[in-house]
Amino acid sequence: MVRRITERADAVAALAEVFRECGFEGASLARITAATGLGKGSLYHFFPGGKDEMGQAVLAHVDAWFESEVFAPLRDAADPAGGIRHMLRATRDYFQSGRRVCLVGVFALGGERDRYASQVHAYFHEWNRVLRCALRRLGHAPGAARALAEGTLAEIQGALVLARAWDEPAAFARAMERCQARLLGAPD
Amino acid sequence: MVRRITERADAVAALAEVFRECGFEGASLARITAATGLGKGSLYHFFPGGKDEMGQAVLAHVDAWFESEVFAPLRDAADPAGGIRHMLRATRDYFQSGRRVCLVGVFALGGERDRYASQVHAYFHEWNRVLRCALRRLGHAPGAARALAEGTLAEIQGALVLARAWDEPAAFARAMERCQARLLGAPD
DNA sequence: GTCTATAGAGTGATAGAC
DNA sequence: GTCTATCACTCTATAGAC
Repeated sequence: MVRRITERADAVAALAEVFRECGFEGASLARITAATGLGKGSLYHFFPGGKDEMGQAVLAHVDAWFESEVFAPLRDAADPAGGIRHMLRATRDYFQSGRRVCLVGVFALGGERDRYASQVHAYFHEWNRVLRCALRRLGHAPGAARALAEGTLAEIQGALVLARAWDEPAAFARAMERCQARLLGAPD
Repeated sequence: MVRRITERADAVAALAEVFRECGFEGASLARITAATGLGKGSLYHFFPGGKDEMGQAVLAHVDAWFESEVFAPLRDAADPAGGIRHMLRATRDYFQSGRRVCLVGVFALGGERDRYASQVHAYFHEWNRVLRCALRRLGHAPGAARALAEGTLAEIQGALVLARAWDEPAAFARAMERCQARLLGAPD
């Protein structure tokens, strides 16, 4: 018997792309079964809580990735500049240079916001916090570090909107370059 | 016969809030009838094309508002700084200081993007273009004007995501202050 | 009578839960 | 696969203005 997806973890990765593309309401079970190759039976075996639990799992999956690839390097007290460079590189790769959208951002804007309010809040809160602390360690004053961190998060999220609206991934790439220049000094 | 909503234009304003809050897929006819007070008969009388036409009308409504309140002032060749100040004020008011989300941004991120691709594209394109030209007139070099305009649009859209994610409208207000400082010179 | 505006029962299709 | 709820949408009936 050939099973395309044998583990819940494999299903989560496929689910994430569906939720990302369609949003929570747009991710119908028909689309989900098509994208995962899983029947409704398998789906409800892995996620007894239904779509709600699928959304939770997908958010947890995204959060875990950012925790290890973005937040943890930023917490490295010894090398704040290295952590920021790591963040910029990981973020650019994760969003595939603007071809991919932020699932947490989609959930934040959509009607599903209330359902996942605490996870959505925590994701952006932690990113903002660890980036701000890294900037403090780099020598920025508290107010400047706060403004830089928040502005960077906003520019990344907004650039994903623009890249999507224009169907122009390069708009995201340009935003990432602006962020790098602001955070680590412009090479201009 | 008492008519609560007598004009299509009145319906569009109410519709816009539903689409804004729920997205296109989440805006069910049940929610729409509840929010507008209109029966399906009236709705399909005003919008024979159904939800698709409702979405078109709502986008056109938003676009018309920005055209007259934001884009037109930015095109004023005589006073670019005044146009930018006007834009910042109108934008802050429109998004109710972060309590309201950008409908075009929601449509850009959602699965409904393809359906309204050209309107969504045109909205951000025109905003970017007129802001860039105003910055040129203010004396910025072409590359700087382009980066400033695009960065401002991204920060506004991203700040709306953050304000929503944190349920903290002040995050949007702070972003608007950062934009003002970058566009018109920091008062610090 | 015609025309516009309205309400809402009823349509088949499809949703998510199990 | 089977269930019921809900989806977008159609249609008939009816109201008043002309």
